[in-house]
Parts: sequence; structure tokens; C-alpha cells
Amino acid sequence: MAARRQPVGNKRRIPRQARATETVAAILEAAAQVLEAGGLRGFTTNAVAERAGVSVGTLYQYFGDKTAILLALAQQELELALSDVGRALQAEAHPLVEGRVRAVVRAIVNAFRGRQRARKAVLQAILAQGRGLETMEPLAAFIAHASEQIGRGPKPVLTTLSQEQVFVLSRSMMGTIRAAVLEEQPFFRSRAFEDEIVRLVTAYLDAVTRSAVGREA
Amino acid sequence: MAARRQPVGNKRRIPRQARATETVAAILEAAAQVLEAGGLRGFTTNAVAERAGVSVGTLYQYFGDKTAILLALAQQELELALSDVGRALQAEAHPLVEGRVRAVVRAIVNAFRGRQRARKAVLQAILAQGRGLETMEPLAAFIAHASEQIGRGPKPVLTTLSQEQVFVLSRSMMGTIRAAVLEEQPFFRSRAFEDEIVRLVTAYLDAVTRSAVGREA
DNA sequence: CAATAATATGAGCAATGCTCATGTTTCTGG
DNA sequence: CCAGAAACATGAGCATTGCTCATATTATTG
Repeated sequence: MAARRQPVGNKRRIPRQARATETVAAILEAAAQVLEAGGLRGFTTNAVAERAGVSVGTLYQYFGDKTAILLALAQQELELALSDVGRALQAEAHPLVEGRVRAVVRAIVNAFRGRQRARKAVLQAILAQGRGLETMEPLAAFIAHASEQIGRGPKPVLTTLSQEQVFVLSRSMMGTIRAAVLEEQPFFRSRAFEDEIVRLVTAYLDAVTRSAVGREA
Repeated sequence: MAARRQPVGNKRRIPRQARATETVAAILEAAAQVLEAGGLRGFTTNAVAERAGVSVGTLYQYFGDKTAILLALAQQELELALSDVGRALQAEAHPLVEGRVRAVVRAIVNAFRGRQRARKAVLQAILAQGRGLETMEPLAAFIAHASEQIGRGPKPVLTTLSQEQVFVLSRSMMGTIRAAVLEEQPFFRSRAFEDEIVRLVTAYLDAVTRSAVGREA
């Protein structure tokens, strides 16, 4: 977690001195501010550099291109969200599958509080870049693992999910939430919406389980 | 269908002569070709104009900005896909809900044949523009209507879906398919993948129905 | 066949992503 | 404490691209 890994293919400098670390942090913070203020439209490299109090050249020492900044922001956010979800899963040892699903859904939805414009812009950008894959992979892995956590309990449920099942599970859930954010749906934080997502995930897990059980015996 | 409606806020010219209509068609075709050849990276207004055999100025007489071209392509595609889905629903008077869901899913997946790069690019672009809403609205409306078609039959199922339910239904399904396209998942056209999407939708519809029935009586 | 409306042109402006030659700060070993 | 090296920072400016506008060409109308 503490290990600083650069995305593959990035030929840029890795900060080795404290000064550089601060610079990178300043750039990321500036990027978030610029996004929050003007969305993707106002997000120019010059604007970010100026706001961060560095020159464009410096910015390009640490980020290969404009998108790399967005990607870094996205990864930052994702790590935070995932740890939240992990905590929610451990804390809420809810006896019912539905309860644990709800804990996960709520944690994810909650991850979208504050700096909404910036978050929306980051979402747009990584989708546009077609880099959903890299950003999504940790989440999918997590869900694959979490589904076992979710599935075990008083009534043990799941064995292992196929890759297609993990994919459908993660993308349907995230796709729904993501669409709600991008479209700025008013019911995004409503209980009714949460209920429906929980229903979706729970019903799917149920169906998968029934099918798996039926295939044995 | 024949009625030519311009997106709101578009101050551009509407073709009135045959020549202009052909020009617009040529531009759209050129745009698709450019996208197919070089993806979003190669998609420059100058390139499109050149390929279409017109000048940039002409292009900008009919499209307010670069994105408008992508949006037009998207709407074109969507209309085609929706009519396919509609036909699939009418033709396949399958007795089981699952059968009708499968017909819809298959029609949508089939809509992604050919010109894959162009299609992917268009998806990326409209997502990046945050215009998913407008492009999605007809689909959501369609699904809201289709869900009644799907729900009726030997075992009548549904009454009416809430806005949250329509949203979850449409976005979870499209989100999953969209992710598979954008990430170029190898199992995109596999039977296993189709099965899982069908399972997802069917299970959700079932759960909604059970809940609605339980609330009466 | 004018007169008018519709359509087409493309040089070039403004904005933006990004580079590179140069200058400054920090570290390291003797 | 001090060179020499390595890391870090700078910003003018190049290349590209989205888009405009003054002008020219083609179609329609009465």
C-alpha cells in the first residue's frame, strides 16, 4: 500500500526527495480544485500547474500526460473507497446476506460525497480514456473476494464465482451507481435507490446460488 | 423517424436541399470511417472533413462542434438498436419471461457487431461528454415499456416500475454490456456472458414482482 | 433572368498539450 | 566543508487542433 508503483509505460520521474513528493501532492490537490471549479472543460495543464504553483515542465516530470493526472486521482479515490468498503464489511457482521450487501452499497455510495464535480469529471475522463479496466480491476478482485465474505454466514451461500459472474456483479453495480453520478440523478442518495441496488445484487447472488446448488445433488 | 430534429441549443443549419442532405450523410459516414481507422485519437475535424470531401467550414455548418458529430452517430446507432430490440420482442412471443429477456439482451449485444472501434469510440465520447443522459433516455423509456411486455404472458408478472427501478434495470444491463465493450472483454459474445446478464435481469424482475405481490393481499 | 436564399470554401486565429535547453536545489563522499 | 553529481524546477515556444468568417459558388423562385 505504501509502495509507490508507477503505471506501466510511464517514463516519468519518480519523486525521491521530500520536495518532489510535496510537489506531486500539490499538483494532485490543484487538479482536484481545478476540476471542482470548472469541470473537465477548465482542466488544462497550464491551469493545474499555475494553481499548484509550479511550472508546466515540472508537472510533466511526474505525469506523462494530462490523463495520467486524472488516473492518479482516480486511483487515490478508489483506494480510499475500497478501504471503506472493507471496513464496512468487517464491522457489519450482519447475519443476513442482504445486510452485508447493503453495507457494501452504502459504503460505495458514501464514497461519492464532497467535490462532486471533480469526482464526476474524473469518472468521465477515465471512461473516455477507455481505462476503465485498470481502474476497475482492483474493485472486481475485491468483489470476487467480498462475495465469499458476503456469501458465508448462518446460511452459507456461495462457492466461487465464474469470471463472467464476477464481471456482471461488479459492473452492473458500479455501472448503475456511476450512471446515477454522471446523470446527477436526484434520487442518488435516497433510500429507495439504495434498496433497488441491494435488491439487484441480492437477487442475482440468490439466483447464482440456486443454480449452483441445483447442479449438485 | 423521417422528421429531422436538431438537438436543443444547436444553432446550426438544417439541410433543406438534397445536396446538403448528402453532405451531412457523407460527413457522418466519414466520421465513422475515421473513428474505425484511428479511434478517438485520430478523430479530428479536419480529418473528417477531408475524408468526407468537404471543407471544415461546411462541416461546421451542420454540426455545432466536434462532439455533435459523435452524438449524431450515437443517436443513429441507438435508433437502429432500439428498433432491433422492438422487433425481437414482437417476433419472439416466448412464453417464459426469461425467453423474452434473452431476446432483448441478444438484440442489444448483436447491435455491437461491425465497426467495433468506431462504436467503442462513440461510447467513450458520449460518456466523456456527460451526455449519457440524453442518449440513454429513449432506452430507459423503452425498457420501462418493454418491462410490461416482458412481464405479461402466461404468468403475468409486473404492474408498473418505479423510476428507480427503471433506472436500475436499464443502467445495470447497459452498464454491464458497455463495460464489456469498452474493456474489450473476450467473453463479450459468449453464451456464458449472455446467460449471466439474463440471470441478472430475470432475477431482479422476479424480486421486484415478489415484493409487489407481497405488499398486496 | 435577375434576385434571393442556400450551400460550400479554406486561410488563419486562439487555445492547448507538451518539449527541451537551461538554471537551481539537494545529496553524497572525501 | 566542499566540489561534483544527481534530482528537481523553469517557461518560452513549437505543433496540433477546434473553430470562425469573409468570400465564392450553386440552387430556387417569381
